[in-house]
Amino acid sequence: MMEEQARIMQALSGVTLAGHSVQGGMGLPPPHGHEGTDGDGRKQDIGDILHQIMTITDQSLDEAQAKKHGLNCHRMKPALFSVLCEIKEKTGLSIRGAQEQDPPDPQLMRLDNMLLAEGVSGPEKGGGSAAAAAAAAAAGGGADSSIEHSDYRAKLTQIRQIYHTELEKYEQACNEFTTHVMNLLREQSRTRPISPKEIERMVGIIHRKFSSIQMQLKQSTCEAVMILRSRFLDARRKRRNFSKQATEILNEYFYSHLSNPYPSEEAKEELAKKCSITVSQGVGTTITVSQVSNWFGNKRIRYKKNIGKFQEEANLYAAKTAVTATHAVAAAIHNSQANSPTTPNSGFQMKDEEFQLDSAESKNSLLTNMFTAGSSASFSLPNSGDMFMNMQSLNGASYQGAQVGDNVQSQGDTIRHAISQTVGYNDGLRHPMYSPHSLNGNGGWHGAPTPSSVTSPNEGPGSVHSDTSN
DNA sequence: CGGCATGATTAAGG
DNA sequence: CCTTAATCATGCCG
Repeated sequence: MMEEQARIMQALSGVTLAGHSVQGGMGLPPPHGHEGTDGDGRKQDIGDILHQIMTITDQSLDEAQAKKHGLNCHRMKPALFSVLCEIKEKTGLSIRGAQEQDPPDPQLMRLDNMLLAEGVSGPEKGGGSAAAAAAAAAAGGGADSSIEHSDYRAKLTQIRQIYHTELEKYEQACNEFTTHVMNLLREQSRTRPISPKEIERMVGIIHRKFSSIQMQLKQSTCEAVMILRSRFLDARRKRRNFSKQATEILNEYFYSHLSNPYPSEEAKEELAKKCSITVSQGVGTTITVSQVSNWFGNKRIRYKKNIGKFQEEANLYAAKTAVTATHAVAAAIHNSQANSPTTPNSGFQMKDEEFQLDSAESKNSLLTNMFTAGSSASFSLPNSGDMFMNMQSLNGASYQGAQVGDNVQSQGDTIRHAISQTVGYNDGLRHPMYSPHSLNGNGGWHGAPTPSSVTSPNEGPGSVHSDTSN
């Protein structure tokens, strides 16, 4: 602005102030009646006026005020004013021409695109609160992915809200400031050479300024989104162990459903609920259904991979469930088993097998490997004839019992329930042989759920009861 | 710090 | 969608 003025002055003085001597600028120059004949006089006149204008700032306020009034009343003022406007416009145009084009700014576009992609600057979904409510509703609806991401979404909504309010604020401020400046300029245009184009230009400058501020806003919003996102991903990737109680519950379920450790959706939900409830005293990690699924997936594969390693655990949990589930019935069955002739003492036998475990474990893992690798029919017999027989005699029953238990367990505490539980317990203790047996030829559990197919070979003559009692 | 345990993720298959 | 199997990345413990 100052430069511009100086330039104008320079131009004016260059053109019209040729050879003007400086005289003490005091007092109002006479309003000059002799505008008449000679052009030299007119030039002199204009030069005087200009000189007064230029020196007006050197004078005291009162003097300047007075002089200003005088100049305003000068009859040549309109003409001079228009000339000044014209010159200013020209210089202004030339200046503007150099800086006018305003490239779409790739960075801004990138930010816009990202905000759009992130759903921040997109169509406002009926207000942030509504979106949050929708997210919450979806979370409550049971879709676990929504549960996992509801937090993220809530935060994103928050960001979006802030972004929009800020954007609005900026817009409003921009408009206010623009009108303010325009009013000022309009007002000043009465005393200062200001053309409409100049006002327009000012408005443009203001808008550019504000849009740069907007870009900052967008940038920081983007940053916030990125931070939120990365933190969320980190949090997701970062593993936090479940609490002891949660794993206990999961293990309990797993080992009590060892023959078919595939919890249904409802079971998973229940487990998730139970775990997060139990966990409440510990870290506030809520365990979701998908986490339960993960857990079971991991557990199945890891159990299958190295059954020996999990025996202790299996015993522990199977025993626990058996004890907690049934008391008298379990004892009764135990006794009956102990007294039965064919299986003189199940307790002892189990111990035997437990001892065998060490020696049999290598065999066992071998067996498992063969199960997983080779065909099921060829190896099962040669590898461990006696073991397999034991397995058959014991497992045929226990297997089916477990199956029944799986089906019944969720509802009932009937006698069969109790039996299945105890049988499950036995299964747990009979680990080395039972487990691979319950796996199908490929080492998976998937063959197990169909009792008929599995039980037919060794269960032709025997029934559940006979096997259990024997 | 090394090694194992463990939750999460991914790819492939149904 | 589910599963399995492999893998990743971290947590934890000696």
